[in-house]
Amino acid sequence: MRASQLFAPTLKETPAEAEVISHQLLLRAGFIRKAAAGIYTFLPLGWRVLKKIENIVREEMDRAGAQELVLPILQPAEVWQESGRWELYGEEMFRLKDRHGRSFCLGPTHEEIITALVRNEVNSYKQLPLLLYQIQNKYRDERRPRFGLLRGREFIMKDLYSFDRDEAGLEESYWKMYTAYSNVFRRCGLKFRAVEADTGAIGGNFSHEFMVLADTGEARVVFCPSCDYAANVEIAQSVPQPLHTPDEQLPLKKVSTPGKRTVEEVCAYLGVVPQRLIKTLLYEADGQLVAALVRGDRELNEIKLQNALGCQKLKLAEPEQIRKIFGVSVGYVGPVGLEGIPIYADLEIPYLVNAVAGANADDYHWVNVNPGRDFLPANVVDLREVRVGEPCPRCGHPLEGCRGIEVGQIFKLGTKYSEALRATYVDEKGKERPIVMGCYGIGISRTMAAAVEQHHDEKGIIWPVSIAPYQVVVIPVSVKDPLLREEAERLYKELEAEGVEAVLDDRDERAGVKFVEADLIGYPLRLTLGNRTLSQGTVDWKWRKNQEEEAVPREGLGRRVKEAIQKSLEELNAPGT
RNA sequence: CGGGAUGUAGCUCAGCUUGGGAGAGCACCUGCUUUGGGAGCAGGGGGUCGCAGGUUCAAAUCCUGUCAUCCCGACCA
Repeated sequence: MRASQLFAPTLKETPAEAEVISHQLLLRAGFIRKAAAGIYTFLPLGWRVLKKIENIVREEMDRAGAQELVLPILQPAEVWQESGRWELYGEEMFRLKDRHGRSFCLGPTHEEIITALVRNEVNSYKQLPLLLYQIQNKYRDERRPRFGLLRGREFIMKDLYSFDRDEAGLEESYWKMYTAYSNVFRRCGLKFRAVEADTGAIGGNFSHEFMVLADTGEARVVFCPSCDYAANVEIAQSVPQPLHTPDEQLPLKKVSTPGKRTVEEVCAYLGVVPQRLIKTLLYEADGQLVAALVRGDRELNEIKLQNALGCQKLKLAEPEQIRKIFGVSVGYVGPVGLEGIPIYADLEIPYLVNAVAGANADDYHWVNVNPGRDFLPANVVDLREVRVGEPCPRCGHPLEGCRGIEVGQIFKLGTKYSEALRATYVDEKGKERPIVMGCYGIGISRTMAAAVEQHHDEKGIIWPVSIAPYQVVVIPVSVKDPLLREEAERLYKELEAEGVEAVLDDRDERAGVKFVEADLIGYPLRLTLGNRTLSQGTVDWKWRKNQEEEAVPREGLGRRVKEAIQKSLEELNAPGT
């Protein structure tokens, strides 16, 4: 490609609307343009990157035995009504009607439509297992699209669905995908980590997320440097840490704590450490009130609570509501004598001796509260948010933390959708069984943005060679000089003949402009031809990711570049790097 | 959906407080010079000031409404 022909409009200044670095750089370097909030046009450079990522994904899915197909974006309401998600999905689904008034949606995901397909076409155990996938647009009417490509309303996704005879088959498909996903992100040149994850609204009971590690990531992850434990903090666990308080149980006593509502205020007033407090939070779970207890120095993890309750909607109860029902302000609620609602206590609560808790009366707390004696926590479950430094639940080594961008997630679905949509097969014994399913997604456009978040510097993008829009840029410092121009032209043709993806910057621009744009766009390798080097029979060779530039012989350069690109691609291809 | 902010040329923004000429830099076009890190000089084109009402002799500027965009939160495979 000649830079003079390339449609890659660059911007000198950062558009005001872009906050995150990937958004800024992709706009500035001419990879994308915004059409509406969360909706983007992919310009030629951006589209080339997407296709590179797609092809890596495609190769790895095919290698895992999957088959590519294309499902409709425009989907009839019926299948969604069958699964019950027409109602559940809510506002996030783009809905529309045809001229006859029939309801449709733009597919936010494709479990329904593919399950409906498979139930008609798969009848026998002989047809299983089956792995089917597609790469296409998804539509979700996000309440707040943001961060450029990282959270759009229209985005490109690879979604794969596995269909197995039984749990054992699903297990095999799941780990096949785990391996395939690891291969994909490694080959894309990304530092990533697979972490245990919440299954959320999609259902199912087992899941991993693939996180591209970046400080700007929204997701927080904890991992163990000693064993292989790694999890999203949404579900991460650690060993409960009992207090070393071998005190004898003292008699329960009500004390006045006027105006002291928060943990800090109560601790300061009573002269106790926050670890000795029982924090009581009242939640409304699908309309029903529940109490959740964690230690005063801990944070409650709402996802854990929601999973423990098995509810759809969970929110903190309103202070007015609490006052109406219990006649007490939020700061003075406590588990002792709290009648009529279920109590969920964190694993650390039963270890407490002579704790402090709200007395369910304004301006009073109980001291010497002893779980088991003074109240019965009916449900003791893991509720607290894990913190870095706590012991790994597997091996006890202190956990470390990092941030990540979720680029993929794999789920064991089980029979949730096959039962709802009656997708069954007949086994060897002639018995009808529900197909056991899994689903597996990769955000293709998000991966592109995540790559930029992870690989950039103050000058611009630094594409990993495997997903760069072009591998090499050839820069003649002046095209007015016929010798330079011809030599650059020759080198460009040589590279093309070797199958190297090259851009020749044949524009009549100053060298500085070409360098700055090359750095911004992020070509992995830059070859510069100037008068100095020309007379010496060399070319200046510089990797985008390195600082140093070196003069290399012009002779045989095409082949040398080919080999160097090949070598870096192979390094990414090799497992275990 | 709650809170905050912003809409003026392709991009970044000034002008608005205190109403009267639509501006700057970059980008674009022409010419000359320049050519190893976003050049210089000269000339030129380009904007219903988001949109709709209102106040006024007069509105980018004041008022009301509305739409869009961004940020925080809530939400979120």
